[in-house]
Amino acid sequence: MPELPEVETVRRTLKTLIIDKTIESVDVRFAKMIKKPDDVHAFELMLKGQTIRDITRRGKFLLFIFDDVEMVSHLRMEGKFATRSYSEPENKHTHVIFTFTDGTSLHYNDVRKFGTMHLFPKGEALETLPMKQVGVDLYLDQVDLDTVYPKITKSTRAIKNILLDQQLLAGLGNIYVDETLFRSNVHPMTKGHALNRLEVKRLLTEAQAVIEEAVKQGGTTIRSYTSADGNMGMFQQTLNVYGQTDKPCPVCRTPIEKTKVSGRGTHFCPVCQVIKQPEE
DNA sequence: CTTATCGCCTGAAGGC
DNA sequence: TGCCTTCAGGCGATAA
Repeated sequence: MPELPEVETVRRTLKTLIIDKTIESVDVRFAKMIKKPDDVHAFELMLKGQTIRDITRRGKFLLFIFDDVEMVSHLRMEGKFATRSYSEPENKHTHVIFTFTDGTSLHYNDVRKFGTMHLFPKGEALETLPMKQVGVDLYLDQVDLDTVYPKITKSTRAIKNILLDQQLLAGLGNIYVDETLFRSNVHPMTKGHALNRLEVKRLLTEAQAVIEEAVKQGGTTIRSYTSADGNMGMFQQTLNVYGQTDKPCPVCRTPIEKTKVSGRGTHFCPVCQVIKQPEE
């Protein structure tokens, strides 16, 4: 599941592969993934003749900047881009094909069909949904404790769910949120209003640290993720709790437990991460 | 306003 | 072998 570090790795790889290429044609095979414009044919026509000038990222969204338009892409669970010359040929999970004027092409593949694409006139993507509501980027932005702290401590939600809320902090998914909570010694079910300022500060610091380390390692490859050139990430070797059920905690050797929090698989150390009740 | 739940999707894995 | 169920999970839509 691509989270911030995986999306950033895809962005960097993709940029070196397709920058300055011009689109000859676009072929959408699975219309439902195109969320804007409403008409898929219009999506294809708007991109025709456009040259890719830059690829940026906010949270888990990729933003392709062309001469006159901007394309927003979210990979969700298993979306991946592959250039034709470097990766597998077209398959039954190829949903969009961008063919360039030099004869090469870019394929969007997605087994679960959860990924989305939006196309906007230039300059509108960041001002419009879905990117409009993306919160503070944990890799690019300065995180302001005075802004985040009250939002967390006014909430009755489990801290894991708060940290997964992309409108507050953008970039964490199920892997890195479990890792962040472990490094911060916070139990995933702890209520937001049970945390003090120091604990919130620690969570933000650890979230940024784990994201930065994972970007350096090229992301985490679990099951299917690879970068746009087919390379795997290396961060899975560094995971402390995610996918480590029944293995000893790296700190205290207690077996890592797995439970569910709001339907998501959740890994934690029952000794290092204890639920804290609200004080007073 | 907030928070919780559902549905979208397919393939792998496990039970019998 | 084969059928059925569960799980993986981000996030928009809908409900409470």
